[in-house]
Amino acid sequence: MPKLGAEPIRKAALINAAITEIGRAGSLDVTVAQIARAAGMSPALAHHYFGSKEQIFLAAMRHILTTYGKSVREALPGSGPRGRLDAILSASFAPLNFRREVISAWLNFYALALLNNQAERLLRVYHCRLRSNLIVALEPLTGHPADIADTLGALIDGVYLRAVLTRGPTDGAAALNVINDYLEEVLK
Amino acid sequence: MPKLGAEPIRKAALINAAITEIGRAGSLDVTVAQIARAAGMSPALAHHYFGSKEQIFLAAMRHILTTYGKSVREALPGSGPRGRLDAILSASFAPLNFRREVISAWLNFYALALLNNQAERLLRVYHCRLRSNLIVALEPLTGHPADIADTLGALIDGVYLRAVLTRGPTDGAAALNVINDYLEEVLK
Amino acid sequence: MPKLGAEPIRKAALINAAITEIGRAGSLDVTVAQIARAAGMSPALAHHYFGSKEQIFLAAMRHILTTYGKSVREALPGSGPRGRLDAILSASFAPLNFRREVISAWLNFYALALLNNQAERLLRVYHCRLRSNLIVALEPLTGHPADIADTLGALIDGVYLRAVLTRGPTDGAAALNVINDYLEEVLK
Amino acid sequence: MPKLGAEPIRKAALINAAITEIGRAGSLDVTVAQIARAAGMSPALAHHYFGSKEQIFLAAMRHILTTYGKSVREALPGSGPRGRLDAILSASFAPLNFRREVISAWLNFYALALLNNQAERLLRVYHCRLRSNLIVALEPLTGHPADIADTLGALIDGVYLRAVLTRGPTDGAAALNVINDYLEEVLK
DNA sequence: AATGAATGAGGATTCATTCAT
DNA sequence: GATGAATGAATCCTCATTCAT
Repeated sequence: MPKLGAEPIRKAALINAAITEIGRAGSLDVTVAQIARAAGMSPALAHHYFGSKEQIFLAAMRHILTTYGKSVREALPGSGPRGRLDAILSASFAPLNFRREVISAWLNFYALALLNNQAERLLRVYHCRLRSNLIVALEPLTGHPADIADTLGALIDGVYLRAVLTRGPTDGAAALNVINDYLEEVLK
Repeated sequence: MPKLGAEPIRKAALINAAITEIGRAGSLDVTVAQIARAAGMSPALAHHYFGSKEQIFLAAMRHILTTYGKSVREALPGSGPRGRLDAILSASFAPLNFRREVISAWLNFYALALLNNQAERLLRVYHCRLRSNLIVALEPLTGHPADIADTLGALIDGVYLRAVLTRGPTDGAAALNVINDYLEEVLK
Repeated sequence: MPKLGAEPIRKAALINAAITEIGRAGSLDVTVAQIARAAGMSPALAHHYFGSKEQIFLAAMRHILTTYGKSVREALPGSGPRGRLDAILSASFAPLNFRREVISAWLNFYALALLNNQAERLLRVYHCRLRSNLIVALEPLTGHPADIADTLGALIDGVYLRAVLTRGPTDGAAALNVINDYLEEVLK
Repeated sequence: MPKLGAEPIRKAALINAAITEIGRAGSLDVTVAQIARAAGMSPALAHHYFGSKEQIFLAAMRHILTTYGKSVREALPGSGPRGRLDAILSASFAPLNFRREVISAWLNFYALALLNNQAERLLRVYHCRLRSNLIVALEPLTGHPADIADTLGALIDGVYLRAVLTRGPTDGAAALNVINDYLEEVLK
């Protein structure tokens, strides 16, 4: 039953399955067989499409970062002087991105970046983009946007990190409050 | 001639070796054989002392958190109104704790906490203690110490996280600056 | 527009590709996919034409032996009393047959003959034909043509074997010299 | 039941099993599990001792060549002017070395030498030693020992090759006759 | 005729763990 | 206390082969 054009569909299914399984397992110790089964296909096909487990992981990571990037871009520019900033923040804590399984995968990808050059590069690019976006968004609001952008970036990561360790459903609103409290203080 | 009191020495050697190897590898994918070899003994002996690989990891994690706790306690109460706060912070970013390999291990233990109940409990205890310490330290300085303690805790984690992804030697001083800039703003 | 008579062309392409790939790899550990790709078609089509990998190998072996047989027949009868003998020998060491990749494939087919009855039969037939040809060719030259044919056959194989293990381009002329030196001695 | 000093015993068992299995299979397509089972142990232990399948093969090849070398050395110098030569030849066709399974393994190692540098080196060393031995042995008997040594070496290989393709038990005596007939002619 | 899609079977290798000594 | 020996279970990956289109 070979449907034509199956490749992108299969790849997408594998990427989603990988994120789900990594999130569920809370670890990169997930077998290709697990991921493939969750995606409804044989491990051999997963290899056929991605070549290796590593490539599946990288594609999943890329997907998470890309999805996040899209969320931001769609929310920009917002309105008013804090429009850009609010757009970035609400995208960061939107339910789509701020799900437990996504954060869990994200944490594990951070760990992967210690090992894998491609993963490290992906993360670095994400950091740079976020920083640029934040600086542009902060320029109308403060005299030292770069410093605040750095702190804000770290704070966002820290809040993510803590969210995943809290039992129960992740609470994007509460997370966002922490961020906004900080911004209120620092932006006068 | 069996050495007396070999057990604690052996265990300590294994714990240190585990942290080093996890730090070096940037991952929990470290074999018991690796750890045991680094600690100068056979894998069988490592099992004899700890019972399982998991227990070695938990002991290592406990060691990191305990070491950090000791650093804080030794620095307390410090002097002056910000004495307690500065003590906690400088312990957090002291070279002993803020080494790449320790942070790398720490990041991986965060990931482990997603999986393992004991690891999660250890981390939760550490978070609670840090929070209490920070609240006590912040009380003389602000009207809402709990909120600031939460934000500060997240910020510290975020700064750790980013430190490990920066190439080159970890820079505790720079990390501390980010924290202090935040505190300056927020403590008026 | 389906090309007419595609089958023999496709089969020939596969056979050549098989010999090339086996020669290049120096082993029968060549995948059907490799061979098919080298022949410019899908692995599925290769199966369609040959039914199995084994049959591709056998066809390739048959092709090598047939090509060699043709070379001999074209050179026969030659001229003079040693005409037949020289014809056989020069065909055996002609560049077409005495290429590294062909010899490498040939060596691997020898190994295949240990396993596969059809391959063994092919090789046996080749041996018999060569022996008959040599005996006929030697009859005008010696009193015990059968013995010399046997020795000569083994010597030719041995020279092939050693040629493939010598680095650099195969040297048919040198190989032929070894054979001729032998014949000079033995034919007085 | 860990017997001390098991390593050399296990390694020897694996080497013998490898030769037997390769001989029986007529191919290097033998699994580590097969070899290990034949040697009475688990595949994991085979890997423990040799590190990889390739190393098992190389050790087996080394063993075959070493065994042959020992046979020769033990037979040298023989007696009389043809003593050295006869010693080498009778070692070459002695039942110990001229068994079907050994020859079959030997043929496959020839093929392996096309692929693997270490295997190629082993074979080259064997060729050189055989050549030296033959030259020394031929010096008292002929004016151009080097040429005869080369031809003789190729002839021996060719005879081996043909022996393995003949059904039924290998016949060392017949093989030796072919060689001796050649020598009679060439040594006047 | 031709192929993309798909998989079952298998194989090398790794490793935590056990056990006899 | 300490270790060499040993393995079962797992995991990634490969590949010949099949099949619907």
